[in-house]
Amino acid sequence: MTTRARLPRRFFARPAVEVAPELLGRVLARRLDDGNVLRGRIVEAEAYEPGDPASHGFRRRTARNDVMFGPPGRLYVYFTYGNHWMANVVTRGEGEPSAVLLRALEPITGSDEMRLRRRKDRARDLCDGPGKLCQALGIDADLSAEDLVRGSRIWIEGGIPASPEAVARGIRVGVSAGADRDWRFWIRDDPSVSRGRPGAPARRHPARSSA
DNA sequence: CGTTGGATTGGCT
DNA sequence: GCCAATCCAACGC
Repeated sequence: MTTRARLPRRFFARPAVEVAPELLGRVLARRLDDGNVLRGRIVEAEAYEPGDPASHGFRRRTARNDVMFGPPGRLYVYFTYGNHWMANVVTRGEGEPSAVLLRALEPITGSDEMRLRRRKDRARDLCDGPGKLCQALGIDADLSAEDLVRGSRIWIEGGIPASPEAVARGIRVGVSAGADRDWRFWIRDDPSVSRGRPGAPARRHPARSSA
């Protein structure tokens, strides 16, 4: 029995390392312009904190990273590698650049629409990566700074929080600076978790850090 | 102003 | 497993 009530502002107004694991099991919901609502269960997320050399907020505040410095509970979307959009949830408070990167979802509703956008058939191929989930849900710069608490185009529902025993953690994917921090969280053995990259823990048996 | 490399993906070996 | 694609932000000169 999942709850569709949205997560409140106070949920996001905390350190990203606290918010990230607690986002697992929650539901990212996206209402398209045609009214169709797409939903996915969050199964993987990474924290980026103030003073974190891997974070976009590590340097000065710029037009690109501005949303990270703003109030919590908003969506921060950026473009990278020439092709991909990344969706983040802003945490902490004003002037404290921090966010949680949404890395993978398990499609719940609207998977047919996701298949069209992704041009893939298998459910596990729709949202098993940060760029993929943005393509599947139609997330781009137009949604950056959108308020997840009050906005009508994208929000996060309570869902069913993952039990602490089901949560695994390890180093973040694709970062060089700050690679020592175990700030990537995912639901153990979930088939929708991204397969990671070279140098990152393998999907099924990551460095078994904690649980 | 030129260079470097990235919070990635998908296709090929 | 390896690597090209693709472009923009950051940084050096």
